[in-house]
Amino acid sequence: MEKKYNPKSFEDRLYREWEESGCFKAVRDDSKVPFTIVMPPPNITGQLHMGHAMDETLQDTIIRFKRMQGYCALWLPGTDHASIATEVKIVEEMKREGLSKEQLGREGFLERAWAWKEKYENRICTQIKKLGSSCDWSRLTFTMDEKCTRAVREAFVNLYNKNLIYRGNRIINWCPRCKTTLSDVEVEYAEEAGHLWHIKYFIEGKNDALVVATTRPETMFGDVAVAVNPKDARYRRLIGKNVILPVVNKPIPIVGDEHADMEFGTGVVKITPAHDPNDFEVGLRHRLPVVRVMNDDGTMNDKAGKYEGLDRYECRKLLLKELSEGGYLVKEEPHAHNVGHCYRCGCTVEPIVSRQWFVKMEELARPAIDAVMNKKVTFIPERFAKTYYNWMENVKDWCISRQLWWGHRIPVWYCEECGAEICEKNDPEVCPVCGGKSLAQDEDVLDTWFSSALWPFSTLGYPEDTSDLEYFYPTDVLVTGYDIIFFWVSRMIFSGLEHMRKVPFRDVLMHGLVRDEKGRKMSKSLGNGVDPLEVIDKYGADSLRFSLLQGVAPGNDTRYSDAKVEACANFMNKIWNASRFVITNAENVKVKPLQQVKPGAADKWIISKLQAVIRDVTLALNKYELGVACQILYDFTWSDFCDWYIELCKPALYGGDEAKKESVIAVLTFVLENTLKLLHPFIPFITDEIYRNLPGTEGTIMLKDYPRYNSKIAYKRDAAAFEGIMDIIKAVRAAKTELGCPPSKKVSLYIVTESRRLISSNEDSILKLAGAKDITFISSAQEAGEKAVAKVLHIGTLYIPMGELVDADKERARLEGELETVMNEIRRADGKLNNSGFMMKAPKKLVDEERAKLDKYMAMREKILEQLKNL
RNA sequence: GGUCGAUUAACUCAGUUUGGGAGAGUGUCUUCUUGACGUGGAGAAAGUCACAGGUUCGAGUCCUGUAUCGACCACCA
Repeated sequence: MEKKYNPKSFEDRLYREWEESGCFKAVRDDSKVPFTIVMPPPNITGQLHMGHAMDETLQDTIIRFKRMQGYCALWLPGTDHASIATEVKIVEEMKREGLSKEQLGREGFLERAWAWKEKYENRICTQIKKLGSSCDWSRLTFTMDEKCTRAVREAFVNLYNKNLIYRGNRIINWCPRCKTTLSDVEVEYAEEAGHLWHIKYFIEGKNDALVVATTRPETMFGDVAVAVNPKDARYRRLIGKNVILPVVNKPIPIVGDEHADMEFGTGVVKITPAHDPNDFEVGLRHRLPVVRVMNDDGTMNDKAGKYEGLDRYECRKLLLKELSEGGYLVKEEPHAHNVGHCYRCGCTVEPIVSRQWFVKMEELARPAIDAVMNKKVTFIPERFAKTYYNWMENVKDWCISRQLWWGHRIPVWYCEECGAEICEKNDPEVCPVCGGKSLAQDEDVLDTWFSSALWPFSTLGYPEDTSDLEYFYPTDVLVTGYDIIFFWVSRMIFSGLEHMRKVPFRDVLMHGLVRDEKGRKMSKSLGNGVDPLEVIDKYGADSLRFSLLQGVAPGNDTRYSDAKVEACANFMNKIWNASRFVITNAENVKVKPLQQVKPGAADKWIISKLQAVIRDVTLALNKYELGVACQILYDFTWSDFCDWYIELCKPALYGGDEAKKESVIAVLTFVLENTLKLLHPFIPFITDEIYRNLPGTEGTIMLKDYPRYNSKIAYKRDAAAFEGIMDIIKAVRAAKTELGCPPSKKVSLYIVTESRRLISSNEDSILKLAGAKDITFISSAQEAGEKAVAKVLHIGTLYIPMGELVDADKERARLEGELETVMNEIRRADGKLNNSGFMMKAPKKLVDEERAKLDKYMAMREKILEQLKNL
C-alpha cells in the first residue's frame, strides 16, 4: 500500500474494474428479492452540479447497501431530453453562430439536437461514473429512445381513447421568447414593482364614466366587457348598459360578476378573456367573445390598430401616452404584483387563449391521492405528503403540447381530406374515416415531463409485458429533490397507477438543495456554483460523497463547503493509515479467524462496539437516515477503533506473547474488514482499495455480504466492564493536563477498587496509554502517600502521587470543581427519588438505576471530601 | 391569504416513529514530534436547546400560542 492516501491512484482503475467485471449489472434472479431504483435522469443540457452529486450519492449508497445485503439490486441510469431546456440551449448556441431554427428547418435542427445529445449524454455519464455510481450502464436509457417513444405513444393513445386527453381552446401560459406553451408548474412567479393604471371608460350615451384599474393596459384592445359586482350598490344599476372602449371607440357591455372585487381598486374590472385566466372564466359565464391582441412573439396584432407589430411593452408605453393625452388616464399608482416567468428563459409569460392538448386531471388525481393516503407510496420525510396532497387536490388540467421541435411528437394526425383527427400508436398510412392518404401529423411535441412520468416503467420495457417489468416493478425507492414533487413525482404516481395499475415506487426519499457556504442557492448568475468534478479532482470522490452525506437529514437543505470536504478527506486519510497499520502488522503472519483466538478485554470491547455499530447503521440505512449512519461510522472508526483500540493493541503487538499477538491481529483484521464493509456503500473506492490489500480477501468488497449483528459476540457485559479501564486512562491523562504535568512523565498509580482482577489483566494497556510506570492496589488513601491527586471513578478511586509537580491550590480547586459536579448529580438524583410521582409512575428499572447512581455519587462525595481534608 | 420548515456551542449542523443525564465537525486554548497517521495524539473551555404557556413524576423531544428567518402554493383588475 502506498504511504499516503492518494485517491487518484485507484479511483478510476477500480471503477473500470467494477464496470468491466459486470458488478453493476442486475439480471433477474428469482432466488433473490429485487431492489430497484431508477435514476432521476439528468437533463442533457450541460453538466452535473452539486445537487446531482448529492442525488447520485444517496442512490448509490442505498443500492450498494442493498446489493451487499443480497438483494438483486438494480440501479437504472438514464438521461432526459429535457425538451424546452435543451432546445433553448441549442438555439442559444446556434445564435452565436448566426443561425436560427427557421434557417435549419425541423430536420436540420433535430440532427443538430441529436449531436448535442450524444455529446452531453457522454459528458454526464462520465461525471456520474467519477462519483463511483454503481448503476447498470447496460440499461442506460434516454427519454427519446425508441422504447420510450413506444411507451409515450401507448400512454398517449390510452389516455386519448379514454377521453383523458383532449384538445381545447383554453388559457395557457405562453412564453414569447421560447414561443411555446408552458404548463402551470413551469411558470415561476416573482414579485415585481409595477403600476396600477386607472382608466376611464365612458358610459355609452352619457358623460359619466366608469374607472377601471389595470396593470396591463395594452390588453384593452381585447376587452370585451367590464364587470362590476352585482352586489355593488355603486354600479348595480349600470349592469346591461355599455361603456365605450377608449381609443378603439367600441361599445362593450357592463356585466355583473362575482369576480369583481368591491374592495379592490375602483370595483370595476375590464374583461379580457384572451389574456387573463379569470377573465376567460367570466367570458365563458357571460358568453363573451374572445379577442386575442398579441402575436406569438409578444408583439401586438392587428386588433391593436396603429400599435400593430409593436412589442407589448412598447405598445403599453405609447398607449398610456395616448390615454393620458386623451384624458382617459386618471391615476397611476405603484403596485407590486407577482409576475410569471418562463422557468427556462426567464421571459415574462403571457396568459393567452390557445388551442392546445390537455390531460384531464380530475380522474387521474383521485387514485394518486389515495395511493399516498393508503401508504402504497410513502414520502420520507412524511411532511412532503401534505405538499403533494395540496397540489394534487387542486390540480388543473395539464397542458402537454409544446410548440417546440425537440421532443416526442404528438401522435395525432389530421386528414387533409375529411378533417378527421387520428390518434394512433403507429404512424397511420390512410385516413380510417375517408381512406384519404394525405395525413399531417400534429406539429407540436409533448411536454418533456410527459415522458418522464412514464420513466419507472418505460425503462423496464412498458408497454411490452417484459420479465424485467414483472420482476423489478414497482421500484423500491425514488430519490429526488423536493423541488420536483409537482413536476415529476406526482405525475409518475398517477401515470404508474393509470398505465401499470400499480404505484411506480414504494418510498420517495426527498432531499433538499445543496446551497453554498453562505446558504445561498447555487446558481449560474451568482457564480457560486461548485463543480463536483473539480472537488473530486482535488480531494477524491469518497471525500465528496462523505461530505454530502454527513449531517444530512431527509428533506433538509444542506450547505456545501470546502472545509467540510477537507475534514472528510482527513477521515479518508485516517482510514487509510489505520488500515496500513493493520495490514503491516498482519503481513508476515498467518491471520487466524476470530473463532480460533481468545479475545481479551479490549478485544471484546471493540468487537462489542462493532456489533452495536452494525445494528445501528443497518437500522439507520433501512430508515434512509444516511447522515446518522455516517456519524455512527465516523465515530466508531476514528474514536473507538483508531484512537482506542489500535493504541490498546500496541503492547500486545510489540510484546513477546505470541498468543496475545496472534489474537490481537485476528481482532484487528476482523474489525477492520467489517468496518470497511460497513463503510463501503458510502465511500466505495477507498474501502475496496484497502480491502484488496487485506490478508485473506479475494475480489471486490462490493459483492461481499454486509455485516450482520451477531449476538454471540456482542459481549455487552465485558464491554461495559472495560469502559472502567478506559476511565482510569482518561483520568490519568486529564490529571496530568490539569496539573501541567507533561504526559510523557511516567507516574505511579494507586487504586482502591473491587475490580483488581480486571485491572491487573489490563495492566499493560493502562501503563501504556496512561503513561504510568506501575499500579499498586491499596485499601485506603493514606497508602498512596501524603500528596496524591485523587480521581473518584466508578471502578474505584485512583491516586496519583505527583510529588513536586502537584500544586496544592490547583488541586484543591480541581477537587472543589469535581465536588460541585458530584453534588449536582446528587441533587438531581435525590430530587427524583424524593419525587413521589417519579417513584410511583416511573418504571422500576429506572428507579433502581437512579438509586444506584445516587449511592455511587454519595460514595464519590465522601472520597472527595476526604481528599480535600488530606490536602 | 394558505401550507410547511427552521431557530441547539463562536460557525455549520445532527439529535426520528418510541419523552428518561445536551452531541459531532470546524474554530479556540493548553500540550505532545511515543515505532499507522502532525491530514496526527492527549486534555480543556464553550449551550437559558428562540420566547411564553401547557401536558407529564420527568420535555430539545409532545400540545397551544408568539417572534424572527426561509420555502412552497394560491390570489392580486
